[in-house]
Amino acid sequence: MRPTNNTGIGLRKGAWTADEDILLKKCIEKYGEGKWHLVPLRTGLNRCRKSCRLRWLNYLRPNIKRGDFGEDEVDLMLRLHKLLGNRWSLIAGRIPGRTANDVKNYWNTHLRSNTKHKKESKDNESLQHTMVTTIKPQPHTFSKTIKQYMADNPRIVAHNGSNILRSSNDGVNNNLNTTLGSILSPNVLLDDNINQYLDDLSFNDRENEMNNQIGWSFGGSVNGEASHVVEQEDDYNVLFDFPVDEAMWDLTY
DNA sequence: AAAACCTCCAACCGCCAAGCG
DNA sequence: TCGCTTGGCGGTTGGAGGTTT
Repeated sequence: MRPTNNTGIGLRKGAWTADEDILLKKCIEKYGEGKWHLVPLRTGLNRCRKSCRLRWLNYLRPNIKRGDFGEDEVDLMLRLHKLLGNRWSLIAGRIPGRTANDVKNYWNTHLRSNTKHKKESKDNESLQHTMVTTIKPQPHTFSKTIKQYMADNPRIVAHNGSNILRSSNDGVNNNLNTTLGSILSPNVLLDDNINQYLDDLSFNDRENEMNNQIGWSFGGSVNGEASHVVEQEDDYNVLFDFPVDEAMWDLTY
């Protein structure tokens, strides 16, 4: 693990000791989660708030499942990843006992190369399968201008900018800026437009429909974030009502 | 036996959004 | 409105331990 050392500001880094774990655990049990900036003060730990929070969430929290992932967990992870992309916290939220870090690590060490190879091989085939594409739950970063543009030209925007539906991180916004650059001047790519566009869409019925199809619900929010997913079937997006001819993944694996 | 290489995963880093004064 | 603080996230790092040569 990382070397245990003191930084210039005197905060301890690196692997946690058993004593530190005990202090942190007692603190959380006494005061509850949250107020992470107070944890170092309450425990006397010479750790930053982030380090305390991460240690609790990834290791000390009750009901965390250790050890290898079961077949069912891997299966679920693969399906969720196809729907959500690298939204590890959302994926972990659907796999009881597993943390986002666990899921991310497992994916990076066990599954990423496999799926990459499969995707590459699939790319060489004529795909006839059900496809899926995802929307990252970050609609609130969209610009007003682009939102209006999409509202006025939903099919054009969606088709040409299909990458926006499966982007990662801040991807919706970033990919819009990238993929729509050829059809929109840069100065109109303001976040709030797409926001309003998405706000105007009715997700609920589509979500329920999809939830029924996959057997569990994406509805509402996870950690306060809206988590909208779009089912793609037969080259047609059932939510946005436009064809998506690329930027999709095979639902099977 | 030991050096080189590989894999795993805990922990750190940087960024972002929300909340607040 | 602005700047600061805090919580939270995904990407990346690098040490420990295992495996291969």
